[in-house]
Amino acid sequence: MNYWLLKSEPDTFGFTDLLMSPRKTTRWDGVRNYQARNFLRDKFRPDDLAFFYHSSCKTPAIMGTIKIVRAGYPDPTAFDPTSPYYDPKSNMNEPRWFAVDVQAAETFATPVTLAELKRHDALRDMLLLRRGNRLSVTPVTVKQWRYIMSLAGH
DNA sequence: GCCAACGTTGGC
DNA sequence: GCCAACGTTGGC
Repeated sequence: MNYWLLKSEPDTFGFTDLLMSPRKTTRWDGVRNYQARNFLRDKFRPDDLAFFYHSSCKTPAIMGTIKIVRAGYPDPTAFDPTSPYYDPKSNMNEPRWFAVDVQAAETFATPVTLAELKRHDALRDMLLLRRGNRLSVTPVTVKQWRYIMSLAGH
């Protein structure tokens, strides 16, 4: 069982959007970074858990948790010429990009802000906090997971 | 295979 | 809006 952190811009697709989706489930697609792709394709498993993080917004924060409900599969948006994520170099036989399906698990009563995360020495090694990190899909250790859950009141 | 130029990310 | 950091592209 693995733990992850997934970034999304709330202006594009926020945690509330996920909560309002059918069965609180959505396809996590449009990832166009090879390192992130490798995680989605090779490491994501059903029942893995992830933090849902709001980036590029007024108060960057972890809003809650989500559950992986479908392991990595070829990202359909890469095959769709009308999609902003279309990639003509990807095809069905040799898919270049991958998606997973996620379902909202828990909504934090109080989001755990980036500023709060930075305050804790126990989290200093988090990939999210590493200087210049831009990866939208990052692994989280079980220790980090439990620590942040306790910050969220658990 | 190097690396400059470019586009993007994302906190502030 | 700024800008540092990063990934990708493409010429050589």
